[in-house]
Amino acid sequence: MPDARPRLRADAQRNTEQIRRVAIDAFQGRGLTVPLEEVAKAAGVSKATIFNRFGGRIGLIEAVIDEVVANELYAIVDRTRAVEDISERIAYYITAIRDLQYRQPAANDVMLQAYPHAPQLMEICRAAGEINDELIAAGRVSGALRPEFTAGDLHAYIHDNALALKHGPRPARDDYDRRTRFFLDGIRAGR
Amino acid sequence: MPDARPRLRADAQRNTEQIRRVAIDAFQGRGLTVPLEEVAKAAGVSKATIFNRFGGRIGLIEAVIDEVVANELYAIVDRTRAVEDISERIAYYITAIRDLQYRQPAANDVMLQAYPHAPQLMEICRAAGEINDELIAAGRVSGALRPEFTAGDLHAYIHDNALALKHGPRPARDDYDRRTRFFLDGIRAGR
DNA sequence: AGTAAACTGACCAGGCGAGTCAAATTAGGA
DNA sequence: TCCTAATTTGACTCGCCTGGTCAGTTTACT
Repeated sequence: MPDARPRLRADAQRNTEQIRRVAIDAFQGRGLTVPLEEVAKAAGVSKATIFNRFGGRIGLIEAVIDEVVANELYAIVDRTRAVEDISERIAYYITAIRDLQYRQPAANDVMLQAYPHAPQLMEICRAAGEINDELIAAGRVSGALRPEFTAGDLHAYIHDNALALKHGPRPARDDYDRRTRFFLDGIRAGR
Repeated sequence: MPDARPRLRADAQRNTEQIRRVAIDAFQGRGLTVPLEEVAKAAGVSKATIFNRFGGRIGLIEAVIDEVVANELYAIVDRTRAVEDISERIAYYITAIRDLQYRQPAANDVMLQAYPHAPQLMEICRAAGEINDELIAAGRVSGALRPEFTAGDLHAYIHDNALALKHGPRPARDDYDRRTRFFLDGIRAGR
């Protein structure tokens, strides 16, 4: 997509790119709710410049969300759909999503719809919700999942996890992974 | 325990009791973090009176925490210990704790140690942690639980649930109960 | 050199909740 | 009933945090 905006002055161009870069870093490390003052400081500009160049937090998020979260999430979705066996597909997806949630605080902000006025952020949520539904439907038809397990249950599980990671202490990685397995075992058909 | 404090004037006595009553109600409905301004208003007094009579939020919590949460939690612990079969004991406890968490926002604030400077609140946490350990130890010895399931896993589960209930939407009761069962099935030995 | 683009530091506003205190009110004892 | 200590209160401050603004200053381009 060609840049339809009027050409920026050199300093504006430079600042815009610096803010983008710093924001990606900050969002990936600490989530989408990191104070703009801190992003500005790290970029060596005034907070007002973020408002000037991006219109504020929503604009900034929209400018970087693909690189921060969306690309990775869509890759998970694609790879999930490529898994042949339904049972394994579900296990793959849930493991991969939980991994993303563990590593990317911004992913949790997306899943929690922290900024509902950000169109791209909401589109990512929609896409994630879609694959949830798809997986659960396939899992039930194939008999891989317990019949009483719903798409709402998966949604709640991911959402609860996002809340726990956002508001609580960060669990040790191996503990976290072990708990993924407990969950998967609890929803698998055959009990 | 006889009241060791000097006898209060009639209005002070009346206000103290009214604040206590209202606080129990407020904490049970909305958790321990309900604004003191609202407790005061509901009690028909000024917020400063809560500070005068109870020293502030911590004092107020300490004054009512038994009635708000502790009595019920200790009853769960007692009843849990009375269940003979280990597997059923664990299932009973987890179900009962989750029930308490669902019904009592204040229980979640306790489990999250929202006010670490409140001695009684912290004592309740300690007691809850103790039975967690006890149950998991017994469950592993008896073979009722998967050997890799730890007391830390149970603690995290309860803690995460508290965070989800505190910060997220309130799930429908039957959804919530179903998810309890998925969890129990996921940690049960035999897979 | 002129001037519009762009930046900025200081400030405002809003939300929320804890906490304070001089003035006002109440209650109890003489 | 009066006096006065006990008690309450309304108004205010403070702290935290973040979004957002704007007149004056600086920068870059022609």
